Amino acid sequence: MIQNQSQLMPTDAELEVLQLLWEYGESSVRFINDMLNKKREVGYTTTLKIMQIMNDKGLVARNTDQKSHLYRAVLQENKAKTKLVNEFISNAFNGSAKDLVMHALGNHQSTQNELDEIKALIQSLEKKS
Amino acid sequence: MIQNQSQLMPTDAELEVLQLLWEYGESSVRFINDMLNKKREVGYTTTLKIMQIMNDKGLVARNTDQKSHLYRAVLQENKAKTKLVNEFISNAFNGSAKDLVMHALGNHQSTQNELDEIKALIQSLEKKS
DNA sequence: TATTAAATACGAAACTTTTCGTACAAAGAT
DNA sequence: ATCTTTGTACGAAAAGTTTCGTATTTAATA
Repeated sequence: MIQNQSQLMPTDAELEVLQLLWEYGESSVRFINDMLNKKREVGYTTTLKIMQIMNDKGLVARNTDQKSHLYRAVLQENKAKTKLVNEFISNAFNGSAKDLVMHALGNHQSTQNELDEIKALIQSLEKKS
Repeated sequence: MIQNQSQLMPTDAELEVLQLLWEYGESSVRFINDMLNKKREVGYTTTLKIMQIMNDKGLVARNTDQKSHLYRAVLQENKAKTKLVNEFISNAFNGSAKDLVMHALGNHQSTQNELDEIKALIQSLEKKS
């Protein structure tokens, strides 16, 4: 039986690992731990355990052919982030994407290029309707 | 000494309470618990405890004049949500507000009115530069 | 091949968050 | 005035997350 993992939200530590896997692709625990340690001190077995748990949860898959296992994210970055955003919108903004966007744009420095991209997206959304 | 509470992020349960306090204003534990129970089952003392903890943390303040204490959110909705969004952007989107916005708009149904509001905000941001 | 280095497995401690039981106090009803 | 209802206080259990120590296995190297 294929388990439905769609409910499983990554924890904060798990999300840190996922971001690295998305950025660098299939990676060893050693590599991920080294990257994490550029930002904060984490023990190797801590990282290992997190990634093993992620494997149990189905957040990552791993190749165990070599001694050093290679892990990869199961969900694509886009899909995973969409889920995170949806969850966040529902938890903190009562389901209103607009409210989230207003907050996000109102309090961050966005370049003109970024604003242009957003405008283009809005235009394409408007064409659909 | 006035403590700096700016780092304290509300937990999920605390955020649920805050949303109700923002929506309905100063409220009793009984009221908040009744509202929470419209969505899911929560024991009264559970809600009480959460709100007492929030009081200890400084997330809410309370008026204890009456037998039934009245709680109110300390941070304004806007400021609190801005913090939450900033934290989220930094945790999940590497600091890029644009990426968050693209995900939020791309996967939610927004009405034309909402899109118009966002366009207006973008325009006002563009004028500033 | 024996020793060392590097990896995994796994249990459990440490922490955080959520939930609830119990004791007690205050107010209202009979 | 007593009884019942409704509230707060608080400790601790339950659940979830993060961290790490130790045992064991695998591979490299002397």
